[in-house]
Order: sequence, then structure tokens, then C-alpha cells
Amino acid sequence: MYAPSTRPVVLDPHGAANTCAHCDARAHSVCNAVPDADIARLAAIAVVTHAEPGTTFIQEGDPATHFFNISAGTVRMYKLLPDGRRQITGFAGVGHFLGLAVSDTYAFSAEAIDQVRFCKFSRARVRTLLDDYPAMEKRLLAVAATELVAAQEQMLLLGRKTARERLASFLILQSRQGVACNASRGRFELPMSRSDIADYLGLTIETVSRTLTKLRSDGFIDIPSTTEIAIRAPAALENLATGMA
Amino acid sequence: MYAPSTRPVVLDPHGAANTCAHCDARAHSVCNAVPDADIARLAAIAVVTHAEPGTTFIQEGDPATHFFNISAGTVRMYKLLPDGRRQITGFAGVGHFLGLAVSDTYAFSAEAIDQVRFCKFSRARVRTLLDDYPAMEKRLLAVAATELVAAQEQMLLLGRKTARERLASFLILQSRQGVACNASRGRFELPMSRSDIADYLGLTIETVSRTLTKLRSDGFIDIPSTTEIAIRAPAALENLATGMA
DNA sequence: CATGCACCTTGAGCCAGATCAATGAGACCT
DNA sequence: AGGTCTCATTGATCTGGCTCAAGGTGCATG
Repeated sequence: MYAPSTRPVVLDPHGAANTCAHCDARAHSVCNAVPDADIARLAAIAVVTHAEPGTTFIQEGDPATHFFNISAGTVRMYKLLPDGRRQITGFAGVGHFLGLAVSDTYAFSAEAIDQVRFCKFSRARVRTLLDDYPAMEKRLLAVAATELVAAQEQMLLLGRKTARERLASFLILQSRQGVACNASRGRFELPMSRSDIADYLGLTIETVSRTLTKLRSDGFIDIPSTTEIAIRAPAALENLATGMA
Repeated sequence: MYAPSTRPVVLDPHGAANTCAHCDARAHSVCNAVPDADIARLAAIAVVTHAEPGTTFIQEGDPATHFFNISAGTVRMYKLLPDGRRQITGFAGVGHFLGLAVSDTYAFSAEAIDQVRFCKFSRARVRTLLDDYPAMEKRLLAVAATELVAAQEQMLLLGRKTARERLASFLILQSRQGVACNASRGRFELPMSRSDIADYLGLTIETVSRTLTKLRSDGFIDIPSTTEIAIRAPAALENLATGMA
């Protein structure tokens, strides 16, 4: 069973009534805007789906038919140039909402990094739902605004920061997002590969690897394993991230 | 009268009833979501303001008290690093809406490039207005989604494109935005300086200048004056912008 | 427990774009 | 008309991160 699947597996094509009521991700997501009493309406249009590592479940340029809400795992969103150069525009974890766009095609692709579970919602159905739940619309606006701020921060990183500053910024961001999941202070998992990190930070794999090694030898971080990081000097790393070093 | 003004000039502190009804920018902006009959309500909370070239009217980190709608001129939005490195995150023209953020402080600064006119709206008042005009909320969501897509495109540019590709992409974008304003086909004004272009594209002034010169000598563009560009070979430039050259 | 494979690290040399340094071209003033 | 100021162009040199090239490492498989 190791042949790469090209299609995500649909587990629950018609949505059990309590799909949403018991969803772990609901507390962190836009779905929260729908009150308990009406949660069945949301569940009715949700299609719970799994995606194996490496599976592309949103393809840039395809007709934008659905919204997505991640309930487990981590996703990479990216854009490609015709010659294959890739820019990862963000990583989406539990509770993250994907597919906001006015255009009728997706503006980016999305792939499962690890084992991913998500809910699919038909755009047309969500639109009618939104009319009844203005709170959800407000929530979506808040999500979009938050993402916009993050995107502007990333532009600053990509346009003006050095490799060292980029890695410092990235590690701080990841440590904040991972903090809820992991016990030991300042230590966290990196679900993505060096190649993903490079394409997110506008660098090459080699520069990412070299820079991480240097940050370790300079005492800013520990690298217990390839996929784990521990921050030794948070304040110093923070300064590094904003160029104050 | 050449001393730089540090504060924008408020022209119409309490908003004449027909301020919005006759606004040139309304057709291109979110204000359009308020129907004619109710336009006075919008006008009542609008404060029309002018900003001289170079004036900063939004300061990153300041309490986010207002929304802004540009009705004339061009604005640069940017973020700074402590040591002064600047990333311009976008240019805002007529009809552009600024100030979307969940945070209670502005995430970026904004400066008038040329003579700018804009309407200021108190956030608190807009919030109550939004409850009565869900169409306006939808419009805001659409604006945010559009900006998000543009931001992702810019990340691809900053992270993965060469200087030549960046300039080609930038010129195509500017030509599209300027097309409505200017008569002769493929020709348009650049309201911003080389320094602004450099900080928008993650390059230096010198590289911008050299690359523009090279694009001219290669026959892609003409540069009738420092602030004007004419695209000679749109298709070839388009290919260049996406790395297919 | 070797073998293969995918991913990561490290080294050596190179190059696109940065930096440093004049010079040129307008715009406005006296 | 000359002076000054700001911004753009052009040239010479330097360098951070890329490219090319070898290993190293961990894990799954036969």
C-alpha cells in the first residue's frame, strides 16, 4: 500500500449529522461561528476527506468549487513558475481555512505534507449558508485580514531579510504555532522538509541546511533530530529575526 | 510653501451630505455596496482628507482607529525593519480600501506618493454600518480575498524571480492599472520613484535602473521619460515575467 | 544486515545583484 | 544664466547565497 495515491479518500460522502458537533478543529476554525443548535446544517454540507502525504488536493488554475477546513495534519500551499520554480506561500494546520478567492479558479495549489484530514464545502452551498450566518462572514473577513497581515510580513522577509534572519523568523513562527501541541518549552516539530522550508523562505536547501547548522553552532538553537528544533536563546533569536543583530 | 507637511489636511471635517453621492471613486470602491438611497449615512461618517506628497498618514504600530478609501492619487504601503530596510507591500490607487486588520494596531505604514485625497471612516462607526449592509461586508471580503491573491503572487516574485522577471511583472501590472487613465496604448505613467520600485521588488535602485535600461535596449519597452513607460512587446514581456524566456 | 532510497549536510567555486563611487539630467530658486 | 538639490544612470568591485559535487544518515525492504 505504498503506491502514491493521486486522489484524496472521501470517508464520509454525505456527512453524518454530528460530524461538525464533535470536530476537534471547530474551536479553532470559522465553523465556530455557526451556533450549536444549527451545527447540523453545517455538517450536512461538509464532506470529510483524508489526504495521504504528498497528495495534491488543490491545483492552481482548476475551477474553484470548494472551500476547505483542515482538521488534522499540515498542508503546504504553493505557486509554481512554468519552469518548476516553487514558492510556498504558507503552511496550513488544524483549523486553517483554505480557498478564499473571488476568482473562479484556485490561485494556488495545496498538498498534504503528512496525513491530513479536512472538510470540503461546496462554494455555492457555503454562500447560501453565509446569508443566514453573518457571524460566519465576519469570521471569514477576520481570517482573510489576518492572512493578509501574515502575507505582508512574509513579503518583508522575502524582499529584505538575509538568510540568517529568514531562518530566525521562520523558527520563531513555527515555535509559536507548535507550542500548543508540544510539552517541553521552546521545543517543537517541523513537519515539513528542508526543501519545503527553502521554498517558503526563498532560499535553496543548501543554504537552509548551512544556516541551521550555523545557528546551532552559535548557540541560538538545538537540533535534536532533523525534524525537531529547540530554541535555546529566544530573545536573541527574536532580535536576529528583525535584523537587530 | 515647500516645508513638508507632517499632517494631512482635513477639508471637510463633518462630511457634506453629498460627499459620497458625487465621489468619483465610489464606482470602484466598497462604498458602492451602500445603495443610493442610504448614501447620506455613509457620507455622515466620512471625513474627506488631503495628503501632500511624502506625508505619512498611517503609521505601523499606531492604534488602528480608521479605515481609508483612496479617492485620488497614489499611496505606498510599507513595512520597515529597525535598521531602516523597507519593503513596500503595495501601491494603492483610486478606489483602494486600506486598514483591514483584526489587530488593534496598523500592520503597515502608508504615505502619499503624489497629491492624495482619501476618506477616513472611524472603525467603530463602520462596524455598526456593516451590520446594516451585509453587501458591504461581502464586498470587503472580496477585496481582502483579491489582495490575498495579489500578495501570494508577490511572494512568488520576491522569493523566486530574477531581477529581469520582477521588472517585467511589475511593468505589466502597472500597465494594467494605468490603462484606464491613459490614452495611448501600452503607455502609462509611473507615479512612484525608482527607490519605491526597488523597495517593492526587493531590489536596489541601481539594479532597477540597469534592468530597465536593458529591457529598453532589448526592445521590450520604451522609456519616453523617467516617469513614463511604453510597452513595445507585450507578449514577450509577459513571457519574461513568468520565466518563459 | 546488506541494499536501496530519500533526504540532509558539507565543501568549492561562481555569479546575480549589492555596494561603493562618479556623473548626468531635471526642477526650482536667486 | 548660474547654483543647488534631488533623483536617475552608469561603471567598478565585492559578496551572500546559488550551483555543482561528494559524502553522510536514517529508514524501509528483501
